[in-house]
Amino acid sequence: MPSAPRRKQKNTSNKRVSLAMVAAHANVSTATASRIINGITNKASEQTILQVKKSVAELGYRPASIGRALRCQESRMVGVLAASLANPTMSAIASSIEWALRDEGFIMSLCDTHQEADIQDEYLLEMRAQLARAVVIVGAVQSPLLTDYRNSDMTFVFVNRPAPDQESALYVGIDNYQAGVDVAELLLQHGKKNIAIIHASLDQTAAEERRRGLLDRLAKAGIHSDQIPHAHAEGLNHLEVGYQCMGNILNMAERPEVILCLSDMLAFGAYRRVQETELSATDDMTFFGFDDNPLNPWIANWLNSVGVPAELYGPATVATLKAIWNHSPPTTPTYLSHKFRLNKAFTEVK
Amino acid sequence: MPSAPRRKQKNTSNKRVSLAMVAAHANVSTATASRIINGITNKASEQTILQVKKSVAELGYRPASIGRALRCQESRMVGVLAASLANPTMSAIASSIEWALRDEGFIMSLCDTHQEADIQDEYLLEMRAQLARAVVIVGAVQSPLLTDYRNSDMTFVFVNRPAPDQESALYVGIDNYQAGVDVAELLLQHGKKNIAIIHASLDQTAAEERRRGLLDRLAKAGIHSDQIPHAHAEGLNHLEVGYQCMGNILNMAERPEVILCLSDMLAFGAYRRVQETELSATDDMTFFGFDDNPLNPWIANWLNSVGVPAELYGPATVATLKAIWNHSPPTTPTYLSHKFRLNKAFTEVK
DNA sequence: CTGAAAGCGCTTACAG
DNA sequence: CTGAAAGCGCTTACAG
Repeated sequence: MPSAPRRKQKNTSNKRVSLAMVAAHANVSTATASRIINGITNKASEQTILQVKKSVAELGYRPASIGRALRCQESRMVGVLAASLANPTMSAIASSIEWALRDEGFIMSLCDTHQEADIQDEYLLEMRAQLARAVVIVGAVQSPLLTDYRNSDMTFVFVNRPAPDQESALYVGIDNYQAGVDVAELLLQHGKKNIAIIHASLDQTAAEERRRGLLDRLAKAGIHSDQIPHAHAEGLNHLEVGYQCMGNILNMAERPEVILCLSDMLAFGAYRRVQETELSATDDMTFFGFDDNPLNPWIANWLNSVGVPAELYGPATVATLKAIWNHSPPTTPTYLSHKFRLNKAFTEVK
Repeated sequence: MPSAPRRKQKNTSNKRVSLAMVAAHANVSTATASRIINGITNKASEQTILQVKKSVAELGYRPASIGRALRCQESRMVGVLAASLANPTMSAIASSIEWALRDEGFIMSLCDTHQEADIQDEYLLEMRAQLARAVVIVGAVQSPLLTDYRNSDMTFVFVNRPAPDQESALYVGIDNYQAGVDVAELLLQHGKKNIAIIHASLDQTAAEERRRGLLDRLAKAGIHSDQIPHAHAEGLNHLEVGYQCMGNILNMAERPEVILCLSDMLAFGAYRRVQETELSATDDMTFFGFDDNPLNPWIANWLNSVGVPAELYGPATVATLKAIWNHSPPTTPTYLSHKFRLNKAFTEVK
């Protein structure tokens, strides 16, 4: 054996190494090999353990997760359905989740639902076919299967946008209502009362909550919702919706001081519109968004936003998953505490 | 049977439906059921086909991909390793690939290598353990396993950044050298000769190619590389590298007219630096980048860039994969033809 | 301490 | 036209 040592070639070759090969190489049964590889070492002799470990190393063996998954009826895969990977906030969240998942030995399968119910359902089916261990939905939309699966054995966690139809579903993200309140509070502190709101469709729970928070707080200060112009357009692409809405606002008789967008992407769209039609107007307006897009400090310094660093989502999401599997799911939503990112012009006013 | 029709409940219940159940329900063997479900209908009676299809519908059956994968030694999963999901260009490309893959019945497993060799290798191992059908690397870095797997049975496609160590590897993306040439050409046409280049580490093939193209073309016009100041910093985060580099440039005795960044992310970093230290300077400078970040037209209008719409990557990548599987791989790199996106200020000069 | 055997969900020669 | 059987890579009672 020690002769012609094939210089550490491991498994550069073509064929996959199976457990059976390792077992044969170590002169033990697959049962024994399996146990040792899985760390069940209390029922094996020192001797055998060494032999198996050596074989694993020499052959460059790595268990085919698929075999285990089939046998255990449970894969190490977690499906992550993101509403829109084109939104940097969401892709940053997805990346954070993947990171945290990987840490626990899971592998993420990421899909983009494009905010459409039937695509989301298609992926939900697929996740089931893949025996996904759990499904994390970053920005869920209402869909038939989402309702159907409510009571199935599938583990769900909703991130960044609460479940559209189910109060009790597990949620990880900011407290959208409170964030709305906080923004309103800040504006009031700064004496800004001339506010316009830009929003897309409100059937997404997050947006609606944000708006409720805003309006409730403003109402308490005597500013009622009919004094607050709303610009709204249909469409799934927030960039374009924001662009359209801003067109309407620029046409208004009295210009608002504050353009309050229910998402940063809406604000980006609005900003472009202003730049294209009336560059100077940018300076007279204060822009507010939600989500704190990670690119904001670099290229959208004009935007004030409220949100949470994307890196915090992954650990919180995985912690929630683990809690479920330990049968001690959180009883309340997991709120990540949001912070403001304010641009200089705005903070100076203070 | 027709009584108590359980109103279309399909598989809302807990248990997964297996092929065996469908077969039993249809009174046929699993072999027959399997054939019919897979569309091998030429060897089954009309009658049986109907029965099976009915059972499938009634039970809400969807094949567990894992069973098929194990049996066929090949899953429907394609691993996509992205260098940095925080970069909107890359996440948009990933999204496009996922879309195209899905169209062909594949499912994407997306990972973020954070540009690090050992993470990339970890994922490469994992993809093998998952029996991934292929691995698409969006922004590959040099790593030991990448070399090891070169001659294995694994299918590789390199997107957006050519394989670091292998000329002949399949590549889908822009022609980086030519893009460099084209940018230089454009600058010359506009009489801009006072240029500074910002770059991160050049061990990434794409950046180096871009730079070669630029310098070659400029040299032909009599501007030699020693007349072109280079700002460079180490680090994986292009935003921060760009920020640092711009600091150096702002300290230069003679200010360049054109800040030529080898990626848009670098340009974002540079822009922030200028904004922070000397706001007005932004107007005197022309910024150029590469990749055409999808957010540019919305919030980074000051940036000129060259690239390809992200949506084009997916179809091209999948076409390449299919060609490989048909044993007719493209013999040359698949170049997507890049276009300029120029801001108004720059085009007006023309 | 160790191994033979069953079985997870599927497909596919092979035999009838 | 259809089915019994083997087998993909693994794990896990069960028996020894």
